[in-house]
Amino acid sequence: MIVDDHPMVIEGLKSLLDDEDGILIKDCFTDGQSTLDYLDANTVDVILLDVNLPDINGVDMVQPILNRRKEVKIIVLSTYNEGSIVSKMINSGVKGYLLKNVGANELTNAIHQVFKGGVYYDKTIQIILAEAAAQEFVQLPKLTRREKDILNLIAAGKRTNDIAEELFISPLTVETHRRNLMQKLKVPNSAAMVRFAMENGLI
Amino acid sequence: MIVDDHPMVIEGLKSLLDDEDGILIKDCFTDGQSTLDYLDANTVDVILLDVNLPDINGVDMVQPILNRRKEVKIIVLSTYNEGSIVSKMINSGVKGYLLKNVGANELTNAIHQVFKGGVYYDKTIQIILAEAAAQEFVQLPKLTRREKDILNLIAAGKRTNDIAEELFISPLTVETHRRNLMQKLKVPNSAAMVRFAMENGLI
DNA sequence: TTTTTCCTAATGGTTTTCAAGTATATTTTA
DNA sequence: TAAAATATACTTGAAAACCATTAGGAAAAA
Repeated sequence: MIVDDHPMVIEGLKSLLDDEDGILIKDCFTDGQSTLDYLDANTVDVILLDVNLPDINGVDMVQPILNRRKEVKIIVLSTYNEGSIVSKMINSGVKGYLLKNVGANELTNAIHQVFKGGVYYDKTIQIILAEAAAQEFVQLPKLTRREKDILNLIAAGKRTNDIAEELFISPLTVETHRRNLMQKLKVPNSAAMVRFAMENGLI
Repeated sequence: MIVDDHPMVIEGLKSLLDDEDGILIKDCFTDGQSTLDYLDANTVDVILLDVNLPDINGVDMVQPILNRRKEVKIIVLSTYNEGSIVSKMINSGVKGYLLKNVGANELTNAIHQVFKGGVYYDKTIQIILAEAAAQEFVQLPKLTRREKDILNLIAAGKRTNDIAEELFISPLTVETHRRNLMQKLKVPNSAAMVRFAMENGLI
């Protein structure tokens, strides 16, 4: 089964796989819900699953699929720029991971290997996984609710007194939070903090 | 001609266009340079051009193509999430703009229309263009080289004295630049400036 | 229920930024 | 080459941010 919201990608996969012995394309879908509906009544051996579906996020597709048909092997198709979700995907139980610039050979290899019970990860994916493992060490300190509030207000350019007024607390308290924030994030001042926060998705 | 770094997309386009009267796929390429090399010696009527090529950015492909063969019509293929480049593309002289979730009908329509000398922009693209036009009013003030230097150092968390030392200028000068920056960007302090700069791609 | 974390607030400093105006050499550009 | 823009530097004050430390009560976790 092929699931991808781009008809042209589906066509491409079809023609890449058409002449291949042992591979038959049973059905294709362009969104998540109809895929799940189909799996309520039918099953397949292997699913080629795009991560960018219009309705349901790729990561959130894996469990629902496996809940319905735990025997199906999922091969994820994505592009380079989605490194952050790779490890989530792998952990959620997908058996293969390919980039969309894959050639016909690698594609059929992956399908056969996964069908036989193995796994297949693209070379690039393996590098991304290694990097993710390395980054895991440098995990972000977690901020409290109040700290996030204040971080946002600082990033909005508010001054301590403005923030205090807005939150109905003492300016001294705001200062305390600000100092704790800078300590936690290991930055020397607010400007650096805003940058760090934006780079790390805290804002 | 089709230019896309994903073989499966090329295959998909081929099979979508194969049976179409009046359309013949002369050649396909998966990177920018070989496309340009080909156009040195050959020409085509219409190019379907992906914006995500491994070597040359899609925007930077348009002019080199038109310099070689000013008669070719370029139809750009992209995904939703690349809105920022749409207006650049349109202005650079492409004749069509499609999203990759295009169906066979729209695709052939676009090709025929463009070949006849017209233009064809996806509905979604027209919305993006309208938004871009609205934003054009709020155009960024341009910063001088030195101001950019100092903006970067501020965003890195450096203090005025550090910056002065690093650039071998007086701290007073740095303060002047800082003041001009805040005035130009209409922000009340450094934290807001960093945020603004990051949101607007100045950093 | 005890322990820990979080939010709150204070004291008392020092340093840095922000504001507004002025001024001169040096590049750029028209 | 003349005019405009840019980079440089200074003065003077006020405002705000930053630093270190302590501490009580509330809320959440063990």
